[in-house]
Amino acid sequence: MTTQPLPLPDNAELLRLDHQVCFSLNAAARAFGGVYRDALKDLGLTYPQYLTMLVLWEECAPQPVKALGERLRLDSGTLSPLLKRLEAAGLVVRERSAEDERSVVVRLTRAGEELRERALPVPSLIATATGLSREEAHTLRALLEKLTGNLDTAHGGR
Amino acid sequence: MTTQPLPLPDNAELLRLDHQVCFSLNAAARAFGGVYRDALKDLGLTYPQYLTMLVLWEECAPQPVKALGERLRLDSGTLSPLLKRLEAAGLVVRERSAEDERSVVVRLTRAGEELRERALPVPSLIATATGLSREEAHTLRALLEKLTGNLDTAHGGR
DNA sequence: CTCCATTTAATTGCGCACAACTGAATCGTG
DNA sequence: CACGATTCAGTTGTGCGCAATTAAATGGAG
Repeated sequence: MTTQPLPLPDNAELLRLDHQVCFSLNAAARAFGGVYRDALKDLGLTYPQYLTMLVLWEECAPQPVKALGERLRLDSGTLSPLLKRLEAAGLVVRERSAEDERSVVVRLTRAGEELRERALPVPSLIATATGLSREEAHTLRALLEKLTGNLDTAHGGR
Repeated sequence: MTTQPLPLPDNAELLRLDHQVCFSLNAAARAFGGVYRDALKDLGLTYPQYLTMLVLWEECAPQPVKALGERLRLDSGTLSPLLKRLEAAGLVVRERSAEDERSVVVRLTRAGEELRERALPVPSLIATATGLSREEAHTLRALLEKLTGNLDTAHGGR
C-alpha cells in the first residue's frame, strides 16, 4: 500500500481532469474553425458551408436534404437556412423531388461546380497548418471516430 | 515502379481526405455536446456554462472576465452574455474591480459554490460515456493540444 | 378507399462563437 | 500634467447547432 496523504483520488479530482478531455477537443475544433475561416474567406464560404459543398462535390448526383443531413450529422433545423444561403450565393438550387413531394433535392449549379476548382488548394493548406504527420493524423482520426461512436450510443443513438 | 492507372494522387484526392480529418473532430465535439447536455440538464447548465463554472470552482478567488476568457479561449463577445445568464441564474455576481475600473470580476455566489456538489458525479458519467481507456484519453489529449497549438500559430496567434 | 402513423423539410426559439465596433479607464511618453 | 495608444468589457450582427413544433406527403392497415 502506498503512503498517500492525498485526500481526494475521487470525483473532486476528476472535476479537474475533466477540464482537459472535453475541453482540448472543443479548443481544437474551434482552432480548426479559425484556420478554415482564413482559407475559405476568398471562396465566400463558411466552414459548415464548405463541408456541405464537399459532400456535393463528392456525389455528383443531386442529394436530398435528408441524405446530406446524415452525411454531415446535421438536421433540417441547421441545414435548411444553410442551404438557403448557398442558394442565395448561386452555388446550389433546391427543388422538390418529383417522385416524393416531401423531399427536396439539392443540386449544384454551374457556379457551384466551378467553385470546386478554386477549393482544390484548401486541403493542403489545412494539412500544413495542422502540423501533424500522416500517422498522427490517422491515429487522431481513429480515436475520434471511436469516441464519437461511443458518445453517440451513450446519448441514445440519435 | 507500381502499375497505377490512378490519375489523381493530388489535390482532388486530398479534397476527400480532408473530409475526414477536420470532420471527425467536429463530429466528436458535437457528440460530446449531446452527452453533456444530458448530464447537465438537471443542473440547469449548458456545456459552455459548465466549463465556465469549472474554472470558477477551481480558482476560488474572483476572476476578471479577461482571465476567464484566456482560460476558456473565449472573448467578451461570448462571455458577457454567458455570464449574464449565470448571474440571472444566481450562480455568480459581476462587479467592477476597485483597483481597475475597466475590469469586471466574477465571483461565485453561495448557490454557485453549492452547485459544485451536485456537479461532482458529472465527470465520471462522461468518462464512462467516452468508452476510452486512460491511455487512449491521454494520447488523444496530447494530439489535440499539439494540433491546437499548431493551428493557432498558423491562424496568427490571435 | 379511409384513416392514422410515419417521413420529410421548414420554422421558431435559445444559446454559443466570432468579427467588428463602441466607450470608458489606464498607461506611457513627452 | 496632457494626450495619444492601449486595455478591457460590452454591444451588434451574422451564422451555426439543436430541441420542439408545424405542415404536407406518403404508406400501410383495416
